[in-house]
Amino acid sequence: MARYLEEPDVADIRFDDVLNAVADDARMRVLVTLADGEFHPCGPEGLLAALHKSTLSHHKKVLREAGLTRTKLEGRNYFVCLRREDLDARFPGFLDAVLAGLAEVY
Amino acid sequence: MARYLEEPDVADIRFDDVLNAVADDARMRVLVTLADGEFHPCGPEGLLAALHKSTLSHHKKVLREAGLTRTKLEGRNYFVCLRREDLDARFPGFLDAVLAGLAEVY
DNA sequence: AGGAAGGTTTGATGTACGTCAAACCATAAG
DNA sequence: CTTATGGTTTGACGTACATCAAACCTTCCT
Repeated sequence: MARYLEEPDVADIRFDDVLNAVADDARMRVLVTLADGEFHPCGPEGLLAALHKSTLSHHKKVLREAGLTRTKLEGRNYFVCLRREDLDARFPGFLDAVLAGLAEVY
Repeated sequence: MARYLEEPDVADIRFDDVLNAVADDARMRVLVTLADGEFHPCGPEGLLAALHKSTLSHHKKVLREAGLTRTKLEGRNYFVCLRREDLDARFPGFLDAVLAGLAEVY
């Protein structure tokens, strides 16, 4: 029914990858949207707000491969969410601090 | 006696600038070195380990202008330290989480 | 005053990467 | 089966930036 795109195992998430993934304007905005922890659709009503669709696809890939997000595929619809628990387990306090900091900017 | 190079006021530190400053390999290594909170010399025995001197100078500037570090000038010797208290006040938990994450990588 | 030493600044170079467009793939709908 | 739709992939393009070299600026030392 629902497939999950490939993502790194919790233990394999590298902190420098995470930092590099977070340090981009467009991806910061995506993270702010995902802050509630829920799955979000990727269409024009979801994450695809001011981003070109292939650009968004690129950023989704970067975030997912860095271990920040999880992508679910239902039919031909994609949904993305934060890997909250995994990130908290691996880098305690980091995600909360980032989301709090980002909330102030965006 | 000792001058301090210009740095942003605490309230003016922007989170996106901080993230961008942190998201660089060389600067991550500098931060790890500064993790103890003390002032560190910039010479070949200090921060200038595997970096060209002008490259280090550039990174020091980026970190300082982002609000992450403070640079003290004594005579012709420069010393750099983390702005721990300022960062903790502005973005609670962020610095600790970053340093913890970096400690694992480097 | 005249070097020499510690760093900065400027400029040039290469490369990594964010963006867009077009082709492509899979699923859903008729 | 055919077509349309949601999103990915590939490729091209531009720009931002990390790096190095060389010139420069201060301060220290004699």
